[in-house]
Amino acid sequence: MNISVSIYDKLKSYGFKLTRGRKLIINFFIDRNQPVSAMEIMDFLHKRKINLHKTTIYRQLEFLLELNIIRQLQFADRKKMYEIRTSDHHHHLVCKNCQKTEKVASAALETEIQTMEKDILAGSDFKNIRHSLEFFGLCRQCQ
Amino acid sequence: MNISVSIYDKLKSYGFKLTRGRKLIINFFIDRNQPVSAMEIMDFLHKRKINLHKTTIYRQLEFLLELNIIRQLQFADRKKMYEIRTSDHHHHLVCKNCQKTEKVASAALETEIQTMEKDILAGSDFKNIRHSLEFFGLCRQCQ
DNA sequence: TTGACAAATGCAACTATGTTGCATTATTAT
DNA sequence: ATAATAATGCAACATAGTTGCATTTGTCAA
Repeated sequence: MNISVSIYDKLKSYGFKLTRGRKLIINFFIDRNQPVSAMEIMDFLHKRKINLHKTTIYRQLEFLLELNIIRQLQFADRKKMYEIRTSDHHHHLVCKNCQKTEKVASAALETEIQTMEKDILAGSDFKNIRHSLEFFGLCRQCQ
Repeated sequence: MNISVSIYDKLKSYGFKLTRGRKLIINFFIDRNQPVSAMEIMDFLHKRKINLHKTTIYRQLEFLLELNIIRQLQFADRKKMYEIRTSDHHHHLVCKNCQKTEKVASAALETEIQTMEKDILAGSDFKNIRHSLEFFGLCRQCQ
C-alpha cells in the first residue's frame, strides 16, 4: 500500500480530517525523505502559491509528531528538523556549514546503543530511554 | 594545577583579558560540571547582583567555544547548552520533561562510534567527522 | 445534499533566544 | 600613569515558535 494512503487511513480512523494543507505536508515529507524544517515546508508551499499560515504549519508538525508519523531531530543550529518515520533505523551525517544531510546506518552500532540503553535502564532512575545520534562534518562543497 | 588557573593562563598567553564577568562564567562552568544554558548563566549572575548584559554572556560563550574551553550541545528543546571541556568523553542522559542531566559513558560504545566515523570518512565525501550522542528519558520525579 | 458539529485554519499579538553596530569602559603591559 | 585594545552595555533587530479566539472547512448522518 502507498505510504501516504496508509497515513490518510490512520488519520481517518482517528476521526481527523484530511485537509489540503495536511495532505500537502504529509506528501512533502514522503517525497523529501530527508529532515526538513518548518521554514522549508513554508517555502515549499509558498512557491506553489499555497498560503498555509505559519501557525498552521507548526500545529501540523505538532499533530504529526503526536501521531508518530514524523520524528523530531535536533542538529547543531537552532532550528528543529522533522522527518517521516519509517521502519529503518538510521542516523544522519549533517554538513556543519550548509546542513546538507545524508543517512547513515550500522547494525553493530545499533546493537551497542541498545546495550547501552539497557544498562541505563538498569543503572539509573530514568525510564523510557531513547537516543539521538548524529554525525557532523563538512561536505565536499563546503570543505 | 587548578583548572580555572590553567584556563586563565591560556587566555593570558593569547593576550585576552581576565575580566570579572569572564572569570565568573568560567568558574560557573567548572563548578556546575554539567551542561548549562545562557539563561542559567544569566540567572546565576543576576542572583548575585552581578549585572552582565546578555550580549556579553552570548559573546563570552562564543569566545569560550572558539578557544575550545567549552563545547556546545543540543538537546531536544530550542536552547543551546554548553559545558566545560574535560578530557573524559561522555554523553548525556537528559530528562525530556525537566532537562535534568546525568553523564553516561561506555568504552564499547566509543569504539563502535569511532569505527563508524572511520567508515563515514572512507565512504562519503565528508571530512572532519564529529558526532553527538544523547540519551533521553524520564527521570524519577517526572515519571 | 444539506446541516450540524468538531477539526482545522488564519490572524494578531506575544515570547524566547540570540545577534549586530557602535559608543563607552576596563584591563594589561610598559 | 598612560596608551592600546579587549571587553562591555545598550538599543534595536532577527528568527523561531506560541497562544487565544473568531472563522472556515471537512465529515458524517439524515
